[in-house]
Amino acid sequence: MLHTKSLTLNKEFKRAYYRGQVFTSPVVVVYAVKNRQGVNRIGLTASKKIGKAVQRNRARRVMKEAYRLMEQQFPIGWDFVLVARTKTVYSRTGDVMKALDAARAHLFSKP
RNA sequence: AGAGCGAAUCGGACAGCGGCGGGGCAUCCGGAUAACGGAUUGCCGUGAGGAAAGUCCGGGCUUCACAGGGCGGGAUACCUGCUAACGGCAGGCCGGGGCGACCCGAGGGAAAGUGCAACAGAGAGAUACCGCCGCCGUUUCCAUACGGCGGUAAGGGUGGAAAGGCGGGGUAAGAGCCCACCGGGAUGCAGGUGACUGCAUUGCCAUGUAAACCCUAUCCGAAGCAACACCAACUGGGAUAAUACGGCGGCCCGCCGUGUCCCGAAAGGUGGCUUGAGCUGUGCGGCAACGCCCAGCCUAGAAAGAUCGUUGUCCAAGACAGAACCCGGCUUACAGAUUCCCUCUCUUG
RNA sequence: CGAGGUGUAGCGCAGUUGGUAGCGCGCUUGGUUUGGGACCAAGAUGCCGCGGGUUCGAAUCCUGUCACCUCGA
Repeated sequence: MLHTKSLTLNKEFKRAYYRGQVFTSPVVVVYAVKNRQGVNRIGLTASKKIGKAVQRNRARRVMKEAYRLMEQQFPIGWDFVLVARTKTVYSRTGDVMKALDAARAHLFSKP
């Protein structure tokens, strides 16, 4: 990806959960918080609740591909955490892209 | 043709565009135009399973422990073989099921000992309730009835199980008391590596439970790749010591610091990490599991963790499901497709 | 990767040398009260997580499997 790293540390996830803005949709939940590193970082979460390994991998891939295709539309300098829900497993990438688009509009169009 | 039995294989296919992990080559950057390290890019090639799953067994590998042995604990349990090993597999034995192909079975020891067998029933390893029979007494012509003493285990009823089963002889009534057949035990002979089988003789015998304790035989040191090895920051400890240097000090001892060496050591780095009891094919040995020879092949190796998105075509419309040190099994889940061997029934020749 | 535990009535839990499955709360009915609560009496409620086995007989023993929970590295 062009200007995106992975989010790895547990405390960085927690920072997104506590300090970040939230957007919820049926297929994905988006947490967003500013970092000061000049790049974007993305964390993907698929808990054991949504299924076993096949379902969890599927949910991660769909979220990752949707973000990759829309990367240029997001501003730089943010951490994003995408949380998979049960419907993510049975969704197509286009559905998740629509949800991300709605999240971008909700989070960044406001002054 | 229909109905079945067993074994094996496969587990959507193809194409375009975009994207991801590892490797190779080139390119670029750093470095000494090196070794090596890194990544803005391009090309080539490669990239999940038959169960990758559950983690139920076994082994490799690594570290720790260990003279040798015992106790304790655990596992296994018909026989012979295969294997690195196994609780696995193959072939056989025995028992059970099916007309059959074939399938199923934790299948050592209850005569070493202990425990348990509720309720019911007279009685559960011992008995005599009802009953049957004999003798004596009373009643009486007899039969019968009642009482007492004894014999008996055929019949009744209870139970999962009642002292081998069934038939005949025998008897007062009965009883392996005797006999034939069947079952089981012991002994001998024959066959087989063996489990075991066949035959003969003897002879009628101690129910079940060991997935109750237990006995017998065999096997087992422990932990796990977050193992472990190497490099190593910060900080800490120790040694060198009858001193290599400096400081405190008049000097020695001593103390402190530096140097050298060692130890410990991170949320760090590298290795372990995939060439292996490997895969494919021919041949040979073996009923088979499997083994041997030769030839060819290289087939994921990540570290938040790679196989996807999208478009199109085809069909039978795609199930269960995602490697994390590696193998051999077991168990469990699974839409469907294909091939082969064999069995039964019917029809035709 | 490794270790352990739990599953029984609507809810919380007992019940293991194998022999008719129980307690508390809740529920239903009746009594008591002018009525309600409390109290008293009676009653209902279970494939003992699921499949298979051992046994005459299994919640209990063995085995397979499912779900949930906890712990260690």
